[in-house]
Amino acid sequence: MKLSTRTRYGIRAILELAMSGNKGPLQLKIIAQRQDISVKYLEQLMVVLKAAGFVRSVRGAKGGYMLAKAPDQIELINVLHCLEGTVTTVECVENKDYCVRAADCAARDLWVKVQNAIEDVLKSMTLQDLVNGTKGNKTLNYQI
Amino acid sequence: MKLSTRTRYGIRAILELAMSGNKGPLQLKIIAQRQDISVKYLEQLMVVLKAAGFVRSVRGAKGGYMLAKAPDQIELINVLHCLEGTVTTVECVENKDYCVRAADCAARDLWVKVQNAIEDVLKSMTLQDLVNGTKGNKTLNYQI
DNA sequence: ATATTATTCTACTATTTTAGTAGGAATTAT
DNA sequence: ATAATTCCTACTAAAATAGTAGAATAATAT
Repeated sequence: MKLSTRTRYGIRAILELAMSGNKGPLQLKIIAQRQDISVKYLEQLMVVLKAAGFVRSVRGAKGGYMLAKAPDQIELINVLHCLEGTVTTVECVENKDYCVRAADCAARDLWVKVQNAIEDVLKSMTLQDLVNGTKGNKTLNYQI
Repeated sequence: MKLSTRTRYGIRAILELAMSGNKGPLQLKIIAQRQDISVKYLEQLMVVLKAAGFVRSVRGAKGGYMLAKAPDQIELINVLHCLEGTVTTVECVENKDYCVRAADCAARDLWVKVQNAIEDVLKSMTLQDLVNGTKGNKTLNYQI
């Protein structure tokens, strides 16, 4: 049960934006270099994050990406849903019709518990919390 | 972030064994039929569950599988580890050396939190809890 | 003994998902 | 104009997943 690189890279990229402050747009080239991710692959992830409204972009020379909202307005559960699709353990948890046994399935009860535990963590945290949590206690002066 | 069918089928299979009581061995054919799983695929999963000591088997006619321990002695965290490999979100959570950034990675901090949440649920539950939890409140008279 | 039932073992294969590459078009600053 | 950068579409390689196939082994029933 591993997270995809999409999600891992995506979170790291949006974290770079959060930690870069509001010193103008940050280029994918820079993010890719700092996080050791292929620029071309990162491009595709950013399109998704942009469509979902987490980041915005400036095209052309000196362009790049920046957060579209303040970090404390970006809930991690939403970012995860955007990158990972469903953060669901098995199909039937969200979609009871998926399996005829769902109504009385002890296994499903377990997956519901697990999924709720995951979502509770993610619902309780914003991007700002992640930034605050870094060991170096990096300050972030982000203004919208 | 989906669970593999290995894990889903495996849990359902071991649940069938738990719910069948101790009326002698249960054949894979029966489990496969009840749970709508390929017998041949199920065979492979049972080998794994057997090697890990959760079930034991009787070969030949009237043979089949049964639990190797009482259901309240079977912790779900262990079953999951057995079927799913690591129940880890990303490699670096268990293996800090995997990534040079691990020591000061805000993203990793998040995955650690998520993984702990998952494991806390699984550590707190045994197979017996799952059986008790079924809506019909099926009784289970299992004796070792 | 023989036939039947069932697990065990090894290997192969098809499908799907994931991860990444490629190339060029559009846009903007200098 | 030129260079830098995002944007867009399509393709491809690799890995993981899910399953199939067939024969060997063991126990039971007749």
